[in-house]
Amino acid sequence: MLARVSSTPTFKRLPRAVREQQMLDAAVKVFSRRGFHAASMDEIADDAGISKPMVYAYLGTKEELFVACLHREGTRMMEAIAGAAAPDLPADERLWRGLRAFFGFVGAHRDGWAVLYRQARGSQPFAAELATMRGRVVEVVAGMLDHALRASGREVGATDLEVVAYALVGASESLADWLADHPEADAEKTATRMMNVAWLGADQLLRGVTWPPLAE
Amino acid sequence: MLARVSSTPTFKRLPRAVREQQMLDAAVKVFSRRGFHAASMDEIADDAGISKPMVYAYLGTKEELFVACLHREGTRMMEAIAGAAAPDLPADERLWRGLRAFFGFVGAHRDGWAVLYRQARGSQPFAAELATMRGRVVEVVAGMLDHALRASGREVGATDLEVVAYALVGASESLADWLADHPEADAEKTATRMMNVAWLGADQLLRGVTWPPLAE
DNA sequence: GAGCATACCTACTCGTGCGTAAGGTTACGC
DNA sequence: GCGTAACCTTACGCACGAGTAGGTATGCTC
Repeated sequence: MLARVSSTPTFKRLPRAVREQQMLDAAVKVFSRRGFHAASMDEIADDAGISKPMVYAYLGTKEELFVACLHREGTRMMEAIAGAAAPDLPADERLWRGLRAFFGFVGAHRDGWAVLYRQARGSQPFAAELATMRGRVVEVVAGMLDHALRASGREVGATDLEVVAYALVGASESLADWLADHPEADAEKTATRMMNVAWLGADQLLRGVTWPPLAE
Repeated sequence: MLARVSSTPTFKRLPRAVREQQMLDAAVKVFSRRGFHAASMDEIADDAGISKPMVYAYLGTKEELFVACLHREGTRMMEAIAGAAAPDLPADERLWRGLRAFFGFVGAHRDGWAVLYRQARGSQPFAAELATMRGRVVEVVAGMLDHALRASGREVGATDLEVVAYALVGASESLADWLADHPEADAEKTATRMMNVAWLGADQLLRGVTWPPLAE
């Protein structure tokens, strides 16, 4: 105990805000590797270079800690996307910039994405938080489609729009996942591929073209 | 103890195969509701109308049990899809039938889908098993696209094909998820919507049309 | 350089839930 | 009608990990 103190070159004493970020960094890392339940508070504390009671003192229980991670990563992502897609651009340009920002973010924050997408999905308490975020994205995409539709004088039911938007968001998430698993892959290129699938398909739909059976 | 035996109208003694299915049914149900870790073996045993040691005797540890669930549900799903999409039909017809079968399956087995898709994704040990299944689907879809491409005299890199296939599969999964959360939604209609997005987009790509920047 | 707040630690308690040991009961062949 | 094997039970051991109690060092203010 005394030995420990003397052998260590005096511990850094850091202000709360800094330590909180370190803890969150560690938490995101561990949660993404192990998953929510398999991750232990001990490992997180250890990884942050701090002891467990500090984590409890600053960030609260394990669930609260996870929500804090979710929140930080989610906010970062949404900001990255929102900052890129200015609302007064043409629809395809907005979509393109949004996708670029999105894949760029995932490529740069693979751990954060893993927490957001893979972990939060399963467990009830967090699914809600995540669903809200995703809902906002879907809404934006649906709004974009609707805008483009009206501009070309056509109209479609709200549910249809939502479902198409959902499909596009889902495809993007899936590719993001693919990107996270392929370190050699390029975010920009992935975004281009997604853009091709999304926009060309959406564009056809916007023109009123549908696939033969059950035009609906 | 004796009271218990006499008060119960003699327990049904069932053959192993039957009990195993009951256990798997219960396990899928509980896993889907609670998630892998939150689910307890006690609850599963209880729900199956059997005691815990029986579960261990027949299906092994919790992980093994989960894998068994994954395997059964996965196999059922793959069979449903494979049975619907005969390989000698035109590409769009195959895609359409595959999608119908897929969404039909999800609509009818929401619990199974929840286990497959939401739970297995997060935790390392199962992700591999799941990735294999998904990989097979992606391969089939990519094969379909490739076939259609060659038929129209064009050619595309293998990675590009895979990525597009991945996006389509991801979009379908996402819509399946949406379907699972909206009990009032119709599987057939959802399949049609997906078909529209997928096929029209894919069709454009197959024709060599690409979105302006970075035609690549 | 005393006092106080804040950062930080070691070392516990205690619930929860996996997996098992040891024994009871029913069917079925001979 | 009796053994034996498969079915099924209650009741426990034990590890692991969330969360806490209580104490120590450090810097800041006056």
